[in-house]
Amino acid sequence: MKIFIVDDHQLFREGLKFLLSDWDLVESIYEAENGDYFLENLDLCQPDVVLMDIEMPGANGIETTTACIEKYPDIKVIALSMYGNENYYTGMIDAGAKGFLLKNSRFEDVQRAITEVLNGNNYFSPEILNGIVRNLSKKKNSSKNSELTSREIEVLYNICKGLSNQEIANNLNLSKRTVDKHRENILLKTQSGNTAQMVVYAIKNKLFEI
Amino acid sequence: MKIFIVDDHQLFREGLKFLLSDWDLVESIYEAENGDYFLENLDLCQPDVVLMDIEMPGANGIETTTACIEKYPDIKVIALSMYGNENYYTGMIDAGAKGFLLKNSRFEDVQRAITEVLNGNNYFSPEILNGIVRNLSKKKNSSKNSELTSREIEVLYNICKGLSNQEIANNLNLSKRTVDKHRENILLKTQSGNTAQMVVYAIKNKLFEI
DNA sequence: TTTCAGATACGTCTTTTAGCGTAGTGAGAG
DNA sequence: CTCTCACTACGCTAAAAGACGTATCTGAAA
Repeated sequence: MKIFIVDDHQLFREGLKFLLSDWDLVESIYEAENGDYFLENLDLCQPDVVLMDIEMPGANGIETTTACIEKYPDIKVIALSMYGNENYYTGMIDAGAKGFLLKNSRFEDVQRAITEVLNGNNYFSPEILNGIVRNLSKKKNSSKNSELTSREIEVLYNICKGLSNQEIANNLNLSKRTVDKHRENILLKTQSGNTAQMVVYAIKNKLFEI
Repeated sequence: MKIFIVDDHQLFREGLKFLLSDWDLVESIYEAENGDYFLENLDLCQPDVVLMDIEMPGANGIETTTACIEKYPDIKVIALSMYGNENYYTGMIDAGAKGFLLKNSRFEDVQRAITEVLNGNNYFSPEILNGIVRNLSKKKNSSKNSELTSREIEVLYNICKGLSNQEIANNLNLSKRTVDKHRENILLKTQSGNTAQMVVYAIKNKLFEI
């Protein structure tokens, strides 16, 4: 298996190279100190796995990964970063990275990450994974639509679709005045000051699917 | 460490119990064949980790986990399911589960999951993790906000917060008329007919976080 | 049976938004 | 040095929404 290390810290590259060279799975190791050098040598090296730093002078890890995956979708990119902030990991995942390791990981974790991505799986440091999961669950929390009547939910749904009160009235065979009243009650019950907040409420409470 | 197994398959419980009993980390093992029995015995047993099936007669795994975490937020619930569909894992994550194992996992993975959740981390079977990641990246794809200028994005964000044009003008030190114009341009560019559709657009394109 | 809540409907008034103009300024591109 | 584009700003008018009211009908609960 051919590995490419992209990182602007000479010492870090050397240490990692030493550790990897001792692993029998590894055939050859290439390195580059930034994304541009990496992309220049990509055609030549054809690596299986890339260990990619994110913060680098020149093309950063996210841009570099995007370019790499666009050309060779099968290359497994694993992000290697000092920090695990949300923008980093979502950026790298969107760019097509299959794993994300923090630099305080043990070498054992690096090996585990590499074997997982080679098997077509993903691997993330526990801290990153916790972040991803928090992100996933924080969206869905508050669901207490019990205060709205079914008619009001129906009206709210149509508001979210972008219909005017008149159109909703036509849809539901009501008079516009009635829809006005429903709308007013929805604003009251959802403690919204206007349409925008009402729509946000509806989406938050899963009364309208985006 | 005390473990509680909640699963409606007698044989599965027995096998798992046997494997766990051989692990020195485990002090005691409780079991229940559905969520209701589990919740009845929760106060008595005070488990550290719960291995929870999702499909069960009576209270299912998601409802049971919600009830459990509400009462004892520190209990680590690990979902154990035959299938890894999106509703299952998002449901369990929202309910407060810290891990998700497919039933074709090796016992080694169960041990790994238990040690991870006890350390405050999450653990997911590779298949689940891939699903979560796919989920994470698919949301961001529909993000072509390039058509909106940064000022317009700013205005849209404030609209979503429920501010009136006058309030936005005050916030951003603009005249109300200017905000009017921005709003009009946002409606045009996002092909929205009114505020509601504009807010939906903003949320869909991650210009506003719910 | 009475009571109550929800759905229905209407009136009036003010505020806000929408849609149509026009136009000056400053930064960056050609 | 122009040209373009984003941002700024203003006027006018119509439509929609918001905030008050009131009132009838129906079905479920007390």
